[in-house]
Amino acid sequence: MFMEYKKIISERLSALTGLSNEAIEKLIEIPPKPEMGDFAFPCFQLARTLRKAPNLIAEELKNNIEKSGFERIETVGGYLNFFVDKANLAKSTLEKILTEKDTYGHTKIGAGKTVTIDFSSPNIAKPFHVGHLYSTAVGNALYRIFSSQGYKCVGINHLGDWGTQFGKLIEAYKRWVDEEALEKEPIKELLRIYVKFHEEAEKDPSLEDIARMHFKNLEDGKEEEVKLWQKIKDVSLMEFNKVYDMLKIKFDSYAGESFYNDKMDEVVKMLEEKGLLTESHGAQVVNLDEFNMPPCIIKKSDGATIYATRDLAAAIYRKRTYDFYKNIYVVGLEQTLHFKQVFTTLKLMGFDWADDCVHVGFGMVKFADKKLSTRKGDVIFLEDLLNEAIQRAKELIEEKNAALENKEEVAKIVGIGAVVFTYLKNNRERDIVFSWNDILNFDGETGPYVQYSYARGKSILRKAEGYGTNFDFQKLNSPEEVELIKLLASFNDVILSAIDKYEPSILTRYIIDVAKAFNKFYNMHPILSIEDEALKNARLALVEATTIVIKNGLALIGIDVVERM
RNA sequence: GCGCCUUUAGCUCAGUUGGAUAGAGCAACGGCCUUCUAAGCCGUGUGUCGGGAGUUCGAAUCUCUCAAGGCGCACCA
Repeated sequence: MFMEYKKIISERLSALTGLSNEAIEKLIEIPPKPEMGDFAFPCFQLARTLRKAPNLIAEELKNNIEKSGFERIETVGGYLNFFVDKANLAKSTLEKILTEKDTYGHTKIGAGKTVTIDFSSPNIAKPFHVGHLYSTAVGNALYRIFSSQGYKCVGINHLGDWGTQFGKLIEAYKRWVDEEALEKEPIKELLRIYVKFHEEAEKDPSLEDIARMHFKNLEDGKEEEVKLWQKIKDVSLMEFNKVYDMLKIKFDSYAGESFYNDKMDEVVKMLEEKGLLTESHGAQVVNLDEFNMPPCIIKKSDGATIYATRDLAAAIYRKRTYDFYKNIYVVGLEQTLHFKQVFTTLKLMGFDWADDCVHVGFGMVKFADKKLSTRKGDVIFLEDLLNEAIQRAKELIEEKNAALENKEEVAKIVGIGAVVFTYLKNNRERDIVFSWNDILNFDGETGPYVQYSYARGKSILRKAEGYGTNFDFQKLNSPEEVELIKLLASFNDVILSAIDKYEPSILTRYIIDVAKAFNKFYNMHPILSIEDEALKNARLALVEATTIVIKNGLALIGIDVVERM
């Protein structure tokens, strides 16, 4: 909404300069400091074509431009600075927010379009560790962000539920499983027997052959293997769901690797028919030399398919089933080349929609002090991290607000919010250096900070017990109020920018900015105690609008708010 | 060896797509609770924007080059 001013300015300037709307819109910028104006147009580029000094051009434009909707227009050096009419902005922004409430920021620009989002995708029988939260949090945020603009989203959990390791697990299960332990801590027990299998296989290599046989039987659909595989999958999912429930994440599809087992023959056939398959070192591959990429392997030399084949089958299946507008893969950056190969192969197969496939990559979760390895079982389970954060939140509640009613519930929301917030705060392509200290610090630019700002706002509204409708928006003219209103007005612009870049952190940063601006306002301007009724009402409206934007914003990145904390 | 990514304050990171004096948080120090929640606010200090060259009115941002670190380069996903 705030950016609509940009359009107005460019239209008016276009009429005066003869430059196109788009050219001008690209030049318009937001000055580094609010006292310099709300928008600025640099005249340096015009200086060349008009053969006139920039400051003279700015002066001339200032004298001739239509000024309605703006408080004033000034020139500084070669800049033409625009000051929007603040009373107008306050009125239109706050009225819009208070009318639309929960749907403020939402639009329908994506109506009729489907977006498939492949995210989280853990491996069955393996721990769901702190690294998995990156894909999970980013994917879930994208799901919510796209949905808010009217896109129909399909969340796909592409489970790692197929492969030779299941042969090993099946044999290990038959020999050593402790059913009771499996009931209690499925993943830990599965991990234990999996490790045990490798130890025993060292002494008795014949175990490997038995495992291979089990997997062959599984592929052939033999009853015993399928049953055990299903059981292992079920107990794993139960454990994963504990975490998904904590994070309040739901998927529309759990079609994982096994789902595409019978859909790959067709892909191979299509590749053959198009003459794309060539033999290389005994394997069937698609040559990608002309794209400066290594070949995409379709069939291994032993005739078995591989993950690229599976991803091709999955993409084709998704296009047929959902007719997606965008097909998003939230997968680690280390797989960049793999997805390039897959997308290029799809293009070679004649699928133009290959251009709609997007790999949304993210960095790694690393450890500063010690090097952790999954092999040694030296991992941090996500569930443990979340519980640790909840515990920390609980301690803080006891310390700061022991009289709080629903402590457990609040601690859960704040603790989990803090963790998710940390994962979504920075550019997703950055690595996260995992540190207990940082992630359990609830001060500064954190989830709890934003939630706290919301709770403070709500507290004021509770104490006000409603407010009148005679507003004096004119008086919301302090720098703190104006700054806050401008931010609130640009909510939708920020969402669109996050969509454009598939980047939730843009939104997270924005929410921090709103909370910061609110706290500043809160500290400097009394609300409940002032005499002027019309100003009081306007400020209360501003407080309510702020709580709405924080709540809606956090909802888009998968974080809840609390009314008190 | 080749390709991709990263390098901004002591630490963790922003930087509106080439614009005005490069900004936040953490950590440190100082101030603000008989008034709307101090998980807050205010103040203090720090920069060869990895090095060098180029492009132009103007570069943290674009190009080239060098350096350091990370990831990836065919039968794992």
